[in-house]
Amino acid sequence: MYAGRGSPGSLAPGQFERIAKALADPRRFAVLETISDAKEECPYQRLCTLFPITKATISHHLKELVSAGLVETERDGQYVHAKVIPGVLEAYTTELLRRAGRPVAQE
Amino acid sequence: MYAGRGSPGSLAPGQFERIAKALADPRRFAVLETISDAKEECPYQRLCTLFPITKATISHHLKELVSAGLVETERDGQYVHAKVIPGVLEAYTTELLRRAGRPVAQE
DNA sequence: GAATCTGTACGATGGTTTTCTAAACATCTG
DNA sequence: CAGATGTTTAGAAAACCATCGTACAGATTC
Repeated sequence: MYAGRGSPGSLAPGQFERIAKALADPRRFAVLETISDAKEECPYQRLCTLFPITKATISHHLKELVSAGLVETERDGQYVHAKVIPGVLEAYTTELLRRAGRPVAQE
Repeated sequence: MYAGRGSPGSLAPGQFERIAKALADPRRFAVLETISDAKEECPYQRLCTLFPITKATISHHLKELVSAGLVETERDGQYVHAKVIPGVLEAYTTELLRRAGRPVAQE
């Protein structure tokens, strides 16, 4: 499962596209939001109780988020926790504006 | 064709999701990039020559970008030009970080 | 070791989306 | 108006994706 962590503040090859896709599905984004809202780490089980989808689907979304390099999972015995990798989303928005942003026109 | 222009700097209801989807397809994003690179406006015809897809598909992608409120088209006689609506992408990234961003942890 | 709990991998399915071809629509020129 | 050029729409095919059920693997408990 290649997430592709480049140098801090930058994105690995292909990561930009993977992030864009990961953010595109509303449910998956809501999962990311939930993980992000958690103070430290977010238990997998909590995600399962919060969303009306099966654990298999949660696992699938989590995999996509990890593959995009946005989230990292950690195993604690039987349990799995997820947390947001800091700075990646910022790097994505920076790259997004760099590629498709225009200097704001003055009237 | 509802694009949903809210107050400046903010996004209309549903626009956040439409933008995320519009950005998710690599080809469509490349089209957006091309429009953004143009000094003032980008002719539809140029998009058709630059990408190895049919004009019908270009038209479709353009429609999605307009529907997301990222791009605006203007008819000049037979010709159509596209240009990026300034500030929308910035509003998107701001909202994105607000919803899923974490304050960068200090060591 | 067996039973149980937690999470993942696999295959199937229904819905969405990218893309095409062909036709329609629009605009200009003679 | 007729033809030529430029853009959009309609319909269909193919690829993609979210979701599910089930089966499996690892850890805990009895």
